[in-house]
Amino acid sequence: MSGSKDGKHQKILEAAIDVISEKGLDNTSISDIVKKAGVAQGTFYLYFSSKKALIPAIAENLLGITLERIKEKTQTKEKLWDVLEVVIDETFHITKTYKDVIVFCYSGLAIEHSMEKWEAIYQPYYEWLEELLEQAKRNNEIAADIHVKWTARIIINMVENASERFYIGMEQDDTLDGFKKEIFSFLKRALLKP
Amino acid sequence: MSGSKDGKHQKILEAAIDVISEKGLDNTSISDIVKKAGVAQGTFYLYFSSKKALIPAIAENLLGITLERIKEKTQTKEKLWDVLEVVIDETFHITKTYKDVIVFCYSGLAIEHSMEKWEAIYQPYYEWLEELLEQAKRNNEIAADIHVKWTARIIINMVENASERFYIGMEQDDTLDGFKKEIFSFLKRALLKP
Amino acid sequence: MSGSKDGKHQKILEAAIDVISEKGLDNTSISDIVKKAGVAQGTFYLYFSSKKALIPAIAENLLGITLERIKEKTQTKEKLWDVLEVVIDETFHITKTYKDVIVFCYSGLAIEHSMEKWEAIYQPYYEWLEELLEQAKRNNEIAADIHVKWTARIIINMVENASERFYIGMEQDDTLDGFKKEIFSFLKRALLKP
Amino acid sequence: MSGSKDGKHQKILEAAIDVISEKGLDNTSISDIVKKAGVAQGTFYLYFSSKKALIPAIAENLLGITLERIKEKTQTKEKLWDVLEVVIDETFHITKTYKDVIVFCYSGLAIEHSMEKWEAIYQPYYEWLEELLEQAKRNNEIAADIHVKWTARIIINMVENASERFYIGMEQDDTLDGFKKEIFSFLKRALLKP
DNA sequence: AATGAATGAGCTTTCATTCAT
DNA sequence: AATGAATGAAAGCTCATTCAT
Repeated sequence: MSGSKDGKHQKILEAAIDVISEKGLDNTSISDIVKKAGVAQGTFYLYFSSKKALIPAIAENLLGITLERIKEKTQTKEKLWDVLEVVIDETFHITKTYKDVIVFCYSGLAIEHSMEKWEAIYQPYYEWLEELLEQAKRNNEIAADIHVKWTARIIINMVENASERFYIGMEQDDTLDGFKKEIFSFLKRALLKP
Repeated sequence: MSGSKDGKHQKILEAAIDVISEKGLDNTSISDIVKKAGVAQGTFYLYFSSKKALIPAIAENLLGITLERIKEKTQTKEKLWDVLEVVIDETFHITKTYKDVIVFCYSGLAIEHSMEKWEAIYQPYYEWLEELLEQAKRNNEIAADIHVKWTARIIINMVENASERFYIGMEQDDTLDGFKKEIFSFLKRALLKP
Repeated sequence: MSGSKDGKHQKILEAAIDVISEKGLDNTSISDIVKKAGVAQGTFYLYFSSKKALIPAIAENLLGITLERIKEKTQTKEKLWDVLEVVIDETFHITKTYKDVIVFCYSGLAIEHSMEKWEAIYQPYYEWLEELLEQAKRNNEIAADIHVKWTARIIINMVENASERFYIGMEQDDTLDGFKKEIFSFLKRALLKP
Repeated sequence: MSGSKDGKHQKILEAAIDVISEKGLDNTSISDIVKKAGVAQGTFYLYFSSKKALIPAIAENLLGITLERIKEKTQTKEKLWDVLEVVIDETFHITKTYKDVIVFCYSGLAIEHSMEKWEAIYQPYYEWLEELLEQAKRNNEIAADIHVKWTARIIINMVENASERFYIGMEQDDTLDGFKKEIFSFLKRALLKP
């Protein structure tokens, strides 16, 4: 198909996400990945220069999915608050599904000092939210003295981090809705024009 | 007591922090650590059951230092806002100093599915802030409908996460004060009784 | 004919010599060679049955060039001593240009226990010198008790080996002439009718 | 015993020489060597930093043995010619025993561009022969215009090279004495005061 | 004849851990 | 308690070779 990335590349990527989700990065060998992907050991290196090269590829893939979903679900939303609710929902959803991979991506990128890549990957996400905040500012939805660039980052990171802590910290699932609501209120108060 | 902990235990811990700060966890071998600590290879295993056992020990150590410093500097502070400023300052400070170790602790704990330990380690920090929030609530400093337990976690994690992103993302150092102020304003608005 | 050999065959051979000169045999992959030669991976195997099959081919090629040049330059020489000077000059010249390849050919052939090939390759060179020595004997230029077959080999190998050591051992280039002269004198004394 | 090198180091070295003699360097894995030596895989790396580090160690070992034997057998010899006969005999002997290892050492060192090491290893051998040639010069045994330093190298290399070619080229063994005699005559004529 | 993606065996090397001293 | 030589499993990666196109 048109949009579909090269078959083997995508297969390996997905296998990697799967296996790492299960076993963690350190316990995942290339051998595990290729076995799952159904390709030969050497084939991995035709598509990724090394094991480390997986990390940004996975991160990009996951964030791409997330952002796509968020954009799709917010197309009809007019109010910033509705958008934020979607952001929270989707972030929690993707975090639940891929919690291990997300943590390993974050730490993997951080550890390898390739944080610029991380920033580059998040750029479109940040920009999308910055744009929304600008709009909300113009509409007098949010306080005028908010620094849009920083606030966009604060919000995105905060929601992401909170969801990671929630799922990775094995919080009881029945507290989920309360927690999400609290985050929403927190954000709303933090942004709202007094 | 102050210098209480057994000399070798502490030596190894500090050496580990040092070496991991420099080289990252994956590139740090027990051999590196013991060399730096000036003890024999086998000695490591007299104090830590395995390499993985280092991670919570280091995390506890670092958070202990942070919390101690924060408590010390906030003893005289009466207003929640002053306390929060100290929290932000100290978090950024400790993150700057130990950024690599912090990331690796976080991911290390997460990856090994030993997140309960993480929660246990943070417990005193959370409790301390919960207590402060309760007080502030009673004093009508902050909104009455705030869920203290969750909010404590949200704040601590948010500040920590923001500082990590700041330093690891290699943001220009001259934006530091602006960024910290923005975080403070963000938090203040989020908590303030409207 | 001159450029006779099939284009691709020759291209691969030359690429191989080039790359191996630069990187050494062990660090040279078929992939490197075909890239340099501008042909596909599989094409290599249309012309050479294996990587090892390169070695005698390269050796033959190089010795062929050397011998051709020597014969050309000695056509007009009548005295054995003049011929020997050319042999020394040309051997040093070719060794300088292809030192790494020469060593690897020698060792490569030796290691693979295909030394018969080596002998076969050198056969024309040996025979050519044997013939000259016979002549010189008949002309009373050299001692009568010299064993022509062995001496031919001794001379050729000695000059070759000396030049290898010279260039590979990174001797100062300004000692070159002195060294060549010493070899010449050595040989002359060794052969000269007393 | 006293002079005996550290047990494991020597064991590994000897095993390496053995296995490489049989299979050649490229076909010899560390695994083969340690199996033969009766030590663990990792133990190899306690004594040699890498596979390549074996080469100079082996070369030194072999040349050490050779030189020791030559010195021993020439203690009572007064005439240079007698010494040269021993040199020829011993060189052929050691070459016969270790032909494959010798070739791989030579090429290995050459290939790795560590020819300085080669020179360093040969230094004592060269010096020993230089001294003898000086003496012979003073005694009017050999021509006065001989350049001692170069000639020592020419002789040693020539004899070595000839013996390699002889054994590696699988010459008939019954020609051995004739060939050695021819080398001796060749050398004698090359050196003798006319 | 020519291609080059795919293969997978096999290598070197690392390093957490053990244990005799 | 302390040592550090020895272990050996396990991993990442390479690359000669094949084969469907």
